[in-house]
Amino acid sequence: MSRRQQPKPNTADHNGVSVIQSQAHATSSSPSLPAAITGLQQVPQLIPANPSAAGGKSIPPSKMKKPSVDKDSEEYRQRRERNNLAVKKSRMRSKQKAMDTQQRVNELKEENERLEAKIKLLSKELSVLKDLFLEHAHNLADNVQPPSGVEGASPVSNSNPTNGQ
Amino acid sequence: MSRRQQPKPNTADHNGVSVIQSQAHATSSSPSLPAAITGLQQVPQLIPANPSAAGGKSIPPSKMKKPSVDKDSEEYRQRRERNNLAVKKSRMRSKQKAMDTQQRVNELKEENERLEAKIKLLSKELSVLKDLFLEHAHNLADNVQPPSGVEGASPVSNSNPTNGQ
DNA sequence: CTTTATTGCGCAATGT
DNA sequence: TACATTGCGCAATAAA
Repeated sequence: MSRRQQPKPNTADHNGVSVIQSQAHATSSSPSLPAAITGLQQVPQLIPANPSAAGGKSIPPSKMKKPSVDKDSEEYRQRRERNNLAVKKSRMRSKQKAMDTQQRVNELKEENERLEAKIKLLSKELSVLKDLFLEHAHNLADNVQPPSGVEGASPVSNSNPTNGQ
Repeated sequence: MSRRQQPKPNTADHNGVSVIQSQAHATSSSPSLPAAITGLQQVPQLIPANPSAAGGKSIPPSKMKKPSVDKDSEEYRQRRERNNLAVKKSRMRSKQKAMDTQQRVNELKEENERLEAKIKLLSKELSVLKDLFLEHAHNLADNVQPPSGVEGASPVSNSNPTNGQ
């Protein structure tokens, strides 16, 4: 059933073995290396749990499900390295995607502004034309037939910016 | 007698000490736990580097800046835990932000479509009105005052049939 | 100087 | 089986 747990903020690992971090880059891709990435080598050897040190009951010495992972294995290291590579790649893509999305937002925002400006312009034109129409209609109504006297009938005299949408 | 170290792509670590992974969540925040996150405990003990074995030049035995990090230290664990928490938080935010950005893209796209539709509508209205104008102008020209002969006077001065951005 | 936030990295489980 | 993703912890460093 359950595994054993820690009486206190213990440090348990995935399976049952402490994982030892290590490093070694095949492809160095660190834009901002810390300061001294030195290639120390230490090797990760599993450290058998020490049941008599941590504060609590550690696991029974006889119950390690998968000691089968040989960290020493040639193949293991190879797989790890490949995976590390894949991980880097994946993360790079992820970041790139995020940036692209942000970029897209900016582009769309810009386009939106352009469209809004265009709408504003069209609206204005439309309102002007409509006014002209109204004006003309009034002229027709008022003096259907301009008496042969004054011919200075100016059809254009806007004065009513009735704007609507 | 040598414990660690492989002849090949070695796994060096940050400073000079192998880091032992461990785990233990104070705040359980795993939406999708693997399958059996068990809390085993192994205590990470530093594995002193072995300067006389690696297939290269390890660091001079007398130049270890900070071997002083006691993984056993209570304070150490505390700091680690806090940092782990901070990391989770930070990553969560990051993801959230990414999702928000994506959402923003969708919204902007939608709005863009709306705006384009509106532009299309306005353009159509405008063109209709202009046509009416032209027609009326023709009527005037045909019936109103035929001075003497045919005149191709066009009272309508278009302002913007073609649009540009 | 101390604490938190970010970031790059490796490991392992899991997904495809 | 290989590669891709994802959650996680560690450590270096940036930012408070």
